[in-house]
Amino acid sequence: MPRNAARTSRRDDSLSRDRIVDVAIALLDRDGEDGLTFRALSEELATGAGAIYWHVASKSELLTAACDAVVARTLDALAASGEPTTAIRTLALALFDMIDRHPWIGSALTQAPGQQPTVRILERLGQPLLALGVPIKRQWPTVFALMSYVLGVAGQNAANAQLARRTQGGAGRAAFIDALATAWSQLDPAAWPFTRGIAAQFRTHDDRADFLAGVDLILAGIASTPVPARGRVAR
Amino acid sequence: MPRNAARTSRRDDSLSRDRIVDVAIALLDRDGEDGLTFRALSEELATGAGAIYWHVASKSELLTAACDAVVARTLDALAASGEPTTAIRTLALALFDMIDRHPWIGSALTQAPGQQPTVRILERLGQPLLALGVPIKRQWPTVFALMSYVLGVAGQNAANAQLARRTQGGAGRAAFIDALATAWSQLDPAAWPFTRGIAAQFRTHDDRADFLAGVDLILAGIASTPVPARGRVAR
DNA sequence: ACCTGAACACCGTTCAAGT
DNA sequence: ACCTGAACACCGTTCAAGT
Repeated sequence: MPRNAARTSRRDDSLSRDRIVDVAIALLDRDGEDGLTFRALSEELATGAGAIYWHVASKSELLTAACDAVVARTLDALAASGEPTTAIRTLALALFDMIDRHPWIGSALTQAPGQQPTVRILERLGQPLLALGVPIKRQWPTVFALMSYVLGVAGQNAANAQLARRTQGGAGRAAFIDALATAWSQLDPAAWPFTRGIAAQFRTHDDRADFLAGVDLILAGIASTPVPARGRVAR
Repeated sequence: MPRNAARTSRRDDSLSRDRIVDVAIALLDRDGEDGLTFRALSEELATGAGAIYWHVASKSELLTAACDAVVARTLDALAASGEPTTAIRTLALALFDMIDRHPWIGSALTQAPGQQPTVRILERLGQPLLALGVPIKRQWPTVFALMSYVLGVAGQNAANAQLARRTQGGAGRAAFIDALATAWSQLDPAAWPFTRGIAAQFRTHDDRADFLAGVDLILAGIASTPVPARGRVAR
């Protein structure tokens, strides 16, 4: 789906920033973060490295641009639902799934704080907070907590999946979780009471459900925080 | 403070895994993530790259070892405080400050999920949850949410600080925040109502305080969640 | 204005050869 | 058992030279 491409020229194979970004996304999706290389890019685009540098300032700029393109598409595809709490949950899940599908986005977002992609997410997470009546003084800390949690968990989840794919022969995530759970279940309960205790629960946990449970935890915290909120948090 | 060093040999300059890790930490602290190089390491240790590879399997293993050493020291230095909520807040702040002092730890932790350093943190965050009476079925999702938030925010904060240090001539974090706040304040309120609205608050925000506010949000959520909790989260 | 592709200054990792 | 250091297969980025 060439959304922005082919504006001035009809030919699809002319070199343009949009086309470079699209190919970059394809490479990142196929070969992971290490797959984005100016040499691979040159080959795929049938040109030299210098040609790419004419359209793009650096690799990190290209990575941010690729990230922003995917984030923008994901948010655009998301209908604005009515109830604020539902809107936040839906948005959180959409971001989780987006990062699960494009694992490189997790670290790309971390490397570009305050840039376009982050601001897009901030805005969409923030609007429902206005509807919830979060007072002005608490708006920034609240979105920040929410966004940090969402991007932190989703990024960690994606990193896990990638590591599982690399370390195991192909047994993948299930085997990775199982190996960890087994290791934890064999820890000394005197030294590691908590980790030893959750090993069994961990073995059968559901990433997406736990992610959403954390979102609900934060939403519950927002709901239980008194509106004036000048001093410490109550309860 | 050579804690583990000089066990078998009295000489401090003999090549050992511990000494390699210590020098790696020093390089990471001084020159950032890119500063850890087998060439820089060789020079500092007055040896060849091959010698280091005899003690250490790969760069990523070395990074994880360096990360674990700092995490272990930080947690060891932390007295176990009584009240569970206080313990979690104290621990969270200690981790925040640790990552602020060693910014490379943020991404190192992400790259080694389920490894030693992560388990150490899991255990210490989890023990107070037992004291709070969080039921077994909710223990994993709850620590996971807490840990993801803490490491996510702290890592993001460190990445911000590093980026501010790189992009600005030396004006640093304050100028970086100011530039962002100014950019946000000039956004179109029709398209970016939320981001536009928080620009002023953002300009004068306090990273550490906001971080702690998020921890309190999650703690409030834990406190307000009913103990049985079989279905959806109430409220 | 836009593209080419060789060249530069780096990387992590390996490995024959030493002691 | 442990160390040396050259060599290998890569990187991102630059830049004279082309069209």
